[in-house]
This record gives sequence, structure tokens and C-alpha cells, in this order.
Amino acid sequence: METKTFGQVLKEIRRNKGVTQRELAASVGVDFSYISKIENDRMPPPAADTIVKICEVLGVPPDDLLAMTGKMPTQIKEAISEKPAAQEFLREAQTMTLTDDEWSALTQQLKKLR
Amino acid sequence: METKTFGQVLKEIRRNKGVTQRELAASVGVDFSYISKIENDRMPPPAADTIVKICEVLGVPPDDLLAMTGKMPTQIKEAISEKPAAQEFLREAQTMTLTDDEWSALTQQLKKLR
DNA sequence: AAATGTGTTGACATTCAACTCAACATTATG
DNA sequence: CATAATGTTGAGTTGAATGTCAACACATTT
Repeated sequence: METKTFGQVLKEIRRNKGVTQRELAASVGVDFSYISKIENDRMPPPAADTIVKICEVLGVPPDDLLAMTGKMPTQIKEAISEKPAAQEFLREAQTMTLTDDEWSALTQQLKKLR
Repeated sequence: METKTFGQVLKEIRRNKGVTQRELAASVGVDFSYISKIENDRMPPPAADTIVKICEVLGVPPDDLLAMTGKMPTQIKEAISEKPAAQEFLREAQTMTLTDDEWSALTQQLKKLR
């Protein structure tokens, strides 16, 4: 399983969409040289919110790229910060060290709630 | 419901344990003046990991103090960062804007898993 | 009251993520 | 090839988080 880097994936998406680094950077609101560095893995992936913007500009869901970085968008972080019940859940989950399957099972439970 | 501040709670715990600011600070590994500022809410609560250390030294579970700040210990953050399945769960949860009761229900589900 | 222990305050320091800027290199196009 | 478009690189910047240090104030003990 040859895992692609964040930069490799981003570069591929951007090229497939026929967008230049400068165009992307301008739309996102960062310097184009920064995009270059990210794509070549000279720098760690950008902030979660920037990743989201990038994905919006490129017209792809941010989930995959976010998952690669282990970062959480501000919106989600804040939502959790404000919910002690959510934090308790996470602490419990962490002490149990859930497997991927178990997490998926919980996601299913989640969807049943509504 | 008059909510106590982080500083007020900490000061209370420390005093109940009969520990001075300097003792606590030395054990935790920060400057004692920093403890003073925190207790008087001159500064925002410390980093999550520092909160955990403080609670260890004082011999109390860190959960309450952590919950007050909306911060997550590095250990938990990393555990989640490494688990795309966990992140997917959180994104789902966030878009659904769960209530406290729903979070509690999930925590119950969690305990059933083992 | 002097010394000692404890707490408070203001100014400053450190660290790190997340970039920007300027210069240069490479690639595509007329 | 000449020019423009696009991409790369190294050094420096910025702001927020998280503290430290030195000086002073207050409280307690001897």
C-alpha cells in the first residue's frame, strides 16, 4: 500500500481541475509559493480551515485531505469545545482505543439517531 | 446558576489540598507567578497538558477542569488524529449538531462495545 | 518589628504554526 | 529562440499561545 503524501494528492487534484498554483492561491487567499511548498511536501499541510478553502475552490469534498492531516476544522473544534458531553465521549473513546470498525459502528449508530 | 471561573475552581482545589502556589508550580514545572495569574483569571487557562499535570499533582481527575476550558489533551488529540474513522465520526456528529442527551446516548453505546 | 513565607502584578520572552516576499528555475507558447 | 506563464526555494514575518522574571505587597511567625 503505497501511501501518497498530502502534497502529491493535492497536486493531482489541482492539475486534474486544470488550475494553476497562482489561480488556486489567489482564490484561497494565500501566496502561490506556499501552495508550491505544500505540494512538494516542503512544509506541513496548511491549517484545517485553509484545507477546506482549497477544497472548496477545487470543488472537491475536504474529507480525504483533512483525514490525511489529522486536523479538525475550527467549526468542528469549537462545536466540541462547547459540549462537555462530547468531550466526555471522546475521553471515553480514547481510553478504550477503538478500532476503525468500532468507530464505523458508532457512525452508524449516529445516523440512526435522526 | 452562578458559574465559577477556572481560576476560582483551581484556587479552591489547591487550598483544600493545603498546597501553596510555589509548591504546585514547582511540581508541575511552571513559574509560581503563572499559577497566581491563572487563579485570578489574569490569564487564560493553561494548555491542556498543563491542566492534566496540575490535576495529577493535586490528586484530582482532570475532567472537570478540562471541560471548563474546551481543551483536549495532546494524547486524545493525537489518538483522534491518527484515526480517519474517528474524524469521519466527528464530522458527521458536527453536521448533525447533537444535543447533550444524544452525546450521552452515544457514550452508552460506546460502553456496550466492550 | 524583623524575617520569612506566600501571593500579585507588569513587562518581557519563547515557541510554533502558518504563512509572505523576493529571487531564481523550469516549462510552455508564439 | 524569446517571452511569458508557471513552479520552486531560502530567508524572513506575524500573531497567538504559553509561559518567565523581577519587583513588590501582604500575611504569618518568631
